[in-house]
Amino acid sequence: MISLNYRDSRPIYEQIKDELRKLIVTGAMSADEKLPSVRALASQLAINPNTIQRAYNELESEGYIYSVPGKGSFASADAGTDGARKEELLAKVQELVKELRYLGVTHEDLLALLEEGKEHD
Amino acid sequence: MISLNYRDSRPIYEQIKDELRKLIVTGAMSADEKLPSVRALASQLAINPNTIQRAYNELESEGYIYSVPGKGSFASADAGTDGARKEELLAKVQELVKELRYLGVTHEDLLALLEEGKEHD
DNA sequence: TTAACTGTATTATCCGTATTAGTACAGTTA
DNA sequence: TAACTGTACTAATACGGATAATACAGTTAA
Repeated sequence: MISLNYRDSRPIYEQIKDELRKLIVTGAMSADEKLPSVRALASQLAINPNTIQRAYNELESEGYIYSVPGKGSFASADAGTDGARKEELLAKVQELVKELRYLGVTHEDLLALLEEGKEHD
Repeated sequence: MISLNYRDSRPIYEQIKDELRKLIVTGAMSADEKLPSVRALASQLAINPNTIQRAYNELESEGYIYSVPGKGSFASADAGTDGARKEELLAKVQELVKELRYLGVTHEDLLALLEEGKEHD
């Protein structure tokens, strides 16, 4: 379900946050679905429970999951609703596109890239 | 010329690398143009020369600049030619676009984003 | 030739933070 | 009751970013 890359310079809890956020936001994990317990995920990944707890804590304060003491942690129904992350991602895309253009990537190349992953809408 | 953001969690030498790479790749700095000396830039930014040296070292091994002992460091003529960075950036864009779609950003929104920064080609 | 510049290299140290470790407490559930 | 859940806290460790202080060799201009 989750995999870690120890060559990645980013902290483990950041990697976990990103992977879980992706699962939730993409619908791979449905609303109110139970996440692995802090201890279970920690033992599965062979890392310390505190590291998982930190990831869960931050995901909760960002609105992606909610935790119920004694019960577990669950995917939020309204995950990523506030639009803050959307703005963040859009800004990143603009930065990247800007540099790509200077690197010689044409407008058509970029359009093709978009069409590639279209599928529905 | 270069500015630092100490609130940014990324290391200073990474920020410097990014800014310089952008200047070179965008043509804001022309081929074989001399970069500030290690010591000059360090004193301008009020940081340690070793930090600048690290940024320069890595930029050189990535092909964006070349250094001549005793003379200085200069922008490479064929900066970013190998395409490795291009691939890296394209992959990032795809990742971001994928998540943006799940967040409800429409295909049209993304197209608009591209048109926005078009200008030439 | 001298003085001031350049890049490069080396070593030691400080400090923040990611991570681990260990423990404890309270609510939930079978 | 026993085994699970999230949560909280403190302490210790480890690693990497950044600084500090030098030193050396090549370049350049006075």
